[in-house]
Amino acid sequence: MARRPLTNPRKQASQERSRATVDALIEATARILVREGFDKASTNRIAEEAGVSVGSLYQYYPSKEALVAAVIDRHNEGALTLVRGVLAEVAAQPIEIAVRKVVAAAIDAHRIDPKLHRVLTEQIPRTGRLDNVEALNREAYALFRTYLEGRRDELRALDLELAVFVCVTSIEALTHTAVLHHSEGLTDEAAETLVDEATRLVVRYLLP
Amino acid sequence: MARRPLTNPRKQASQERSRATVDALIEATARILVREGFDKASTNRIAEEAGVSVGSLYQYYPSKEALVAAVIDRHNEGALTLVRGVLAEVAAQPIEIAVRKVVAAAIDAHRIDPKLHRVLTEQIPRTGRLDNVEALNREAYALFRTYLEGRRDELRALDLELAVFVCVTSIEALTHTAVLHHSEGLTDEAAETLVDEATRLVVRYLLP
DNA sequence: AGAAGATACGAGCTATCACTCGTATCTTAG
DNA sequence: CTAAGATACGAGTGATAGCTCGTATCTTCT
Repeated sequence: MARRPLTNPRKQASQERSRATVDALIEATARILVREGFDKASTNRIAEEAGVSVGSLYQYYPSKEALVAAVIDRHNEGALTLVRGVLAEVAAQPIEIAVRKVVAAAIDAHRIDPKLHRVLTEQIPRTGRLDNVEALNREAYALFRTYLEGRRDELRALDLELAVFVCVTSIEALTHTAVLHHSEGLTDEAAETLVDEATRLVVRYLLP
Repeated sequence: MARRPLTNPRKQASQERSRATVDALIEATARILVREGFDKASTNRIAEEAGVSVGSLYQYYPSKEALVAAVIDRHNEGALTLVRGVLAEVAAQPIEIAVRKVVAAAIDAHRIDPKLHRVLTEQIPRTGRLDNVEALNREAYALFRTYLEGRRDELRALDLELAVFVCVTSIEALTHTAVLHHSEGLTDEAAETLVDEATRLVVRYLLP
């Protein structure tokens, strides 16, 4: 049988202090990833930074990969919450306004912890473990798709699946690139301009 | 003084057989990256696969990173050539047609060696060494910008820099994602549909 | 209080990696 | 032909990584 790499936590922390240990580990990992990069994030180094022993680390995470996966999950959680919220809020609103808010939310999501996000996307070798990231993506697709379905009569004739792909991919790429690569600090003004542009791009694509 | 990691080849191969060695090394590296992934691509393993000794490897590349950089450069070369060609060909043509051809070229570029491209973008920790990738990006920007400048009177009033960013980022993201993540083998038919969609997206964004 | 389980510790094991260097073989110029 | 430079070799070195396990401390339950 295939020895798939273990990336799930080993066990649930049940007592108070162990929960603190787990938290310390995840936070230490994130901190080291940001400050020193993926290469320097050895299990020994992480344990040290967390003020915890390596032994304890392995009580909760079976591998370094699992620890990084935990950081990714926690980071994604925030973004997903944001996106879910906006798409709920926007459900009954007209396309132009909805898209605008979605784009703004995408920017906010990338602004949550840009440095960490950058390390996560650029430095972490994604071997096997893209499952969770893919799940996030799938949910984003589903949410946006549901919205478009509700407004189908306002759209030109199009393949919904395809349209969702085009919109989500474009919005993600634009906001991602703008936040992470354009001078590390996106002005609020620049962000607004970006919202205008991305909105125009997507809306004119969707409408007849 | 800062010890910047050496990623340049160590010396030029002057004799015939040494050029063969260098080629064998780069090809072996690419093969291992595709077949076994970045983790398994140790210098010993690469030398073995190339039918060459580790010693010889280090005659030409000062580090593993340098070797991977060489693979990236070689891979990018092909893509860039393609894009350059298309933008030259298209220089005097109307926007709709030009954009269509550019999108098609972007798809072709991603189809050159999709498996390698995927490993290169997903598994390789991009530490420091994005210089070359950035150079490629910058050239793509410059080329497209030049085209748009020549057609300025047909465009709506817009910030050229920004428009280039929006167009290039979207096209890259759409073609990249479509080729690499949608079932590994993009049908010619699906590719055509994608060209239609991406073209519509970009053209309607640019025109008044 | 005391026992049993949960949590924490960290020295140290094994494996592997990037890389060196002394030696051998091949190529070329004189 | 011969010598000097170019190329190739690969066992070996030092460093570091991930991870284990025997032991110690803390928490909870009776």
